[in-house]
Parts: sequence; C-alpha cells; structure tokens
Amino acid sequence: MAGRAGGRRYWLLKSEPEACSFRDLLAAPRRRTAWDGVRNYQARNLLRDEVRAGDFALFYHSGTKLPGVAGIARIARGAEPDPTQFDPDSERFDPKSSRSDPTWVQVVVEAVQEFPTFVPLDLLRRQPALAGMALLRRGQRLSVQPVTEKEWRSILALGGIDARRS
DNA sequence: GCCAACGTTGGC
DNA sequence: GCCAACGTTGGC
Repeated sequence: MAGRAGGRRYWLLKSEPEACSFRDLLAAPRRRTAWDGVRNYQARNLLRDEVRAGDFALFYHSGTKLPGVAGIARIARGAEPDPTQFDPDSERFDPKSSRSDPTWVQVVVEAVQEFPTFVPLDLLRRQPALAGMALLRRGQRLSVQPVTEKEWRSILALGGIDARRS
C-alpha cells in the first residue's frame, strides 16, 4: 500500500541531473520547476489521478554515473497540461495531442531539503527494509513511483535527515 | 487481437 | 557501449 499517512503521500520522482539536478532545483526561482516531459501512460495516470499538491517526493537522479536520491521535494502544484506537448520545437512535442484534450500532464515540484548525505542506488539495494521497493525491482522504468511511509523514513535516515522533524 | 520490430530507459 | 526490460507501433 502506497502510503497516505495523515493525508500525506510520498513519491519518488526521477530526474536526469544533466537536465535538472537537485542543486539545479534549489537554485531555481522559488526553488521550483515544472516536472514535465512525461510520455508514459502509467506515469501520466499517477500524476493526473494520485499526485497532489502538498505531497512529498524523493528526488532521484537517474541516467547518471551515480544514481540515487539527492533530496526531498514537495509537489507545489498538482497536474496541469504539459505545455511541451504542444510545442513543435520541443523534443517532447506530441502531434497527436490537442489543447482541447491534452494527453500529457506535468506537476510543479519545489525543493525542500538536500540530503546531507547522498543516498546512492547501491546503498538502497543493500537495505533489507527496502527489499520490496518499486524502484529496486528489475526493469523498473517508471519515472514517478509511490513510496511507502516506511520506505520514506528509512531513506530519509540514510540521507541524514531526522524523519521526526520532517 | 496477435506479435515482431523498433525505440527508450537506465543500470552497469 | 552494452544490454535487459518494457512500451509502442503497425502489419496482418
């Protein structure tokens, strides 16, 4: 069961640090950026139907030499149409989508706190408590994934954050 | 509706 | 750069 504890839900969002690292997010205006470009229906459905403003997320670096969790973000705005789908100049342009019935959505994420200690993927794999985590399953490619409250707390602890205070 | 071909993701 | 996993496409 993906955690909704006291109304708060947890997610893991993947980002290629070359495109947007957690530090980039911290440096962005209002520490926010549109988390756009999702072109997978399962991920789209989660963003559209499950992810809510106020939810928290692990900000995960993928497609890089040292994949892992870099920090905590929160969802600043829930799903809205992803403008890149309408932009013919965008790599993410989708000619099949229309403004009257947009196919793809984005959310806006806001940096909360960088982990004092970066938590690399191989460390996550070595945690017995995280054995069932979606991220660690073979062939898992979803760019947005639910995180249970238990997983959330373990990973914050690994990152050097006292979960009782966040 | 099946399924082979192809493209993408993403760890290694 | 390799390759496993998985999603999408398109012929039939």
